[in-house]
Amino acid sequence: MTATQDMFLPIESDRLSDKAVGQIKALIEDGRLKPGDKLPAERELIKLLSVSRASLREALRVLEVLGLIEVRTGIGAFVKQTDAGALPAEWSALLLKTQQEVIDLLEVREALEARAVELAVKNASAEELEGCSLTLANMKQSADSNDVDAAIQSDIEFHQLISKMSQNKFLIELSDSISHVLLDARYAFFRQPNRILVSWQQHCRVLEALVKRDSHAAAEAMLQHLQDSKEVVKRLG
Amino acid sequence: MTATQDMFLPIESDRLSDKAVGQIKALIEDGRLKPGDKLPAERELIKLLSVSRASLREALRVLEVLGLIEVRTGIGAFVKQTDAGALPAEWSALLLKTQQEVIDLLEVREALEARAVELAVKNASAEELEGCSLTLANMKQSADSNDVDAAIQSDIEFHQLISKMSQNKFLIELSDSISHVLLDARYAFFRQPNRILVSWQQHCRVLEALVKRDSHAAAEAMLQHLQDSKEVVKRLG
DNA sequence: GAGGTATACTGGTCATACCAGCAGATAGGC
DNA sequence: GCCTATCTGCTGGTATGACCAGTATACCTC
Repeated sequence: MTATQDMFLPIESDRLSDKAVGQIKALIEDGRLKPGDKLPAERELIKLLSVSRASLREALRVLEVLGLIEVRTGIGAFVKQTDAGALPAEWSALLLKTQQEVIDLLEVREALEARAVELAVKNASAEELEGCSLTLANMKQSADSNDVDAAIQSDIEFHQLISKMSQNKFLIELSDSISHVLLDARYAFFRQPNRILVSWQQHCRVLEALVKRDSHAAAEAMLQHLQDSKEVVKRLG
Repeated sequence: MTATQDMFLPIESDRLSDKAVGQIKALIEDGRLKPGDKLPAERELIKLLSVSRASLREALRVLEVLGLIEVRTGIGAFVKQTDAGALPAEWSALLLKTQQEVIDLLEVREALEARAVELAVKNASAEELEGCSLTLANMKQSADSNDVDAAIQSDIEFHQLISKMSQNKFLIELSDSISHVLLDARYAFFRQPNRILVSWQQHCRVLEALVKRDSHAAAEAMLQHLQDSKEVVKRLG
């Protein structure tokens, strides 16, 4: 079968810092180090692991990027609450070079946000819907004054509010990450004539369905909005 | 508005290694350092950036984890092809502690794989469908012999093949990552009586729709399969 | 020309020293 | 006695210089 995946194991780079990462990571995954726990001081850890401080510090940087620990200068290193925010930092390193990549990402967004809005129908509170309404009012203003920056701001906010209402933290984080990565693409997008207004209208339809608690209509409206946007991006490329 | 998001900027941790990361990252994003390019040697870089080798090396570890560079001992550091695989490493650090987290993740998977199978209908080649068929044959065997490990293997492989057929690299990577994170949950799942067989049947329905090139039916079958699985997990918790 | 070796690289590791920020203890003033 | 201010010992952050272990190349020998 797939030899490349089953036969070979990841090369163990004999780097000591990597081994240190492995040990500490294992402790956290085993639960022997719980969120909030303070790791031993660097000068302690180097004795426990028998590595130099340089190697240990490289390991700590890695663990930090992985979102497993948080290092506060002068205080110490702490195991992070992995409840949230393990991934966003990573995606920020993501670069969209080809148009196909943008399209691919937009397709992922379609799937995620259509699902998010379905869940939002179930969980949205009156206040949250009010917040959406407010954001849309702002976006309408941006449309009237053709203020692209403000429009982008409102657009991001609207989608963010929706994903938050889904109350699914992975959905929230992924949507936020994608939104962040797509930031640049939005400029060209909203500079298209009437785009702000059209997007605003589409947002309104989503909100209407949301208010009516019609999950099918909401998902449909969101999907149409995102697919329409995708078509615009395709034409731009 | 949302003060927490608009007013505050991320704290700039005055760490020199972070600044070094920023500079090198910027060079890569600007395209002044292209994939495959060799970075200056560490002893060169420390002069260019006016930092110590320790700080620089911490920066290199970070860039490595971010998937931006690859460091080969004795040779040098190279800018990575960011085409693929910037994220999976990150998700490996993700831990599922509460049942709600598992459910949330399963819901994300529903959205992604339903979408993936729709795209797969368009892009699947005859050989790929043949591969799916083979994997399902293996799974049937596992069901008959009640071999949980083999069943998990086939299950993962089937879902992987589908996401690959979508030819959307983000979909592929996200699905793989989620699949990896859910590995532990699968054991309890497939140990349920008849579970392997039921999952196999559901897989078969997906494949049937795929062969008929009926994207709606395929998505529906996949969704039912995943939702059914989710219900089982809920009962387990 | 083919082969082997010497050498000048590369990253990987270490020990030591010093700086800056934080926290708790301690000493001072009231 | 209580509050404040300083002092001291922690913490992480940085720099330096040395050495090891691979890699690649140039050179030298046969």
